[in-house]
Amino acid sequence: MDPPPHSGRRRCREYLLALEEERRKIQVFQRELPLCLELVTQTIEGMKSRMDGAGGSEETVSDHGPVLEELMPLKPSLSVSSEEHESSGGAGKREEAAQTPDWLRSVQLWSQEPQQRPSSPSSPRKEPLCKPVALSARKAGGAFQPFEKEKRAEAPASSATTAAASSAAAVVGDSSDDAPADTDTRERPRSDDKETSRDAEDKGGNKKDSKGGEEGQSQAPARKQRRCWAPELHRRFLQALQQLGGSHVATPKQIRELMKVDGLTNDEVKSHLQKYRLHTRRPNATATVQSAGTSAAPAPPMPQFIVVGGIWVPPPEYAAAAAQPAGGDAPGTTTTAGTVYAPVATLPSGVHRPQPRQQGPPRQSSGCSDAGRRRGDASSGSPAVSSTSHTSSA
DNA sequence: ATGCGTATCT
DNA sequence: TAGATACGCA
Repeated sequence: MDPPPHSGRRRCREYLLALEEERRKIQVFQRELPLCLELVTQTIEGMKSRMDGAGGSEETVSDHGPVLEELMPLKPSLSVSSEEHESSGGAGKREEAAQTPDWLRSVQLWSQEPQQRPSSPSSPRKEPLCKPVALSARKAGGAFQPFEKEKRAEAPASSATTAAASSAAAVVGDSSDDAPADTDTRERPRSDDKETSRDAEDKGGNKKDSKGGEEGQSQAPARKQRRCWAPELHRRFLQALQQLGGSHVATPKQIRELMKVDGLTNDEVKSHLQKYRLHTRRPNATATVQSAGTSAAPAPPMPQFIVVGGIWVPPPEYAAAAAQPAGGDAPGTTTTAGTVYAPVATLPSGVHRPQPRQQGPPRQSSGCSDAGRRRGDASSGSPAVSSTSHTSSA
């Protein structure tokens, strides 16, 4: 449209008039659009001078005068600068990206939020740092990760309730902290042995004593308050588990005692243990569990058990044990911390409880290795578990 | 009689 | 889902 090659001058004049009118309009907004005003003004000036001097030779004044280009070299810069950095071939690597390379630009694309980007490219920021942990990266396992680090999906601290969670978060919240080893410097500042994660205990009173009297219905067996396994609590749980040699050989009572969390009941631990076992079992078998018959073992059952010392432990646990050196917590009891997983790795016949526990309730200690766990459990199918040095992996 | 494991419920 | 409870067993 607008093909008329003739009457360039005239059109110029019209355009100029239009510009001037426009300028008047935006003059009102001088404060808001100072640059805009300036632009228009300059354009007008430019056009005027050009028309004056050059006569009418320039037919194509073009809508966007050269002025604009001078002032804002948008397009050119965009295309040029992006390719600016030399040869794309060869190196292939982005080098250190001397100056905020494209990746940064891309980033901005993704997040349009007003976040002050660290202008200095040297400190990219460490957030999703993957732990070198060898743990298999299983998809969200929920709260029952074998060990590694609890997912800290902490919510805002606004939730006044669940103080435990907050405290735990504060303590553990750390930063994806320790996983591998090294500086465990467990943050267990909490002086008293009385563990942190104290929160719901109180209501422990409503256990079985029906006296509560709340409702008047003495009969109402109000269900126990749900125990919230805060990360910290779970951490202790796992730690105890390790000390006991794995989730399959650990017993609720032992765990509870090891955790030293008052208010914690056997049942709670038992329940948690159950879930834990469920979740730590290969999360792999998502498919129809009903392999009822004939399925001919389609799946690589991955019955792989790793022999640690004398006991068989499923991979995840082994990893956990290996990953977590020493609980480091050891508020007062040095014994436990000192050895921690050592026993795990050296159980001779898987019969002994390394527990240095002093009070040792006689329980079915010696001899009844099997008394407690009659179920096949860990070493059921394979009768050959006698020898300690089994390096096989069926 | 206690403790454990599992199934089931909420 | 996660935790609590019910049930059976040794």
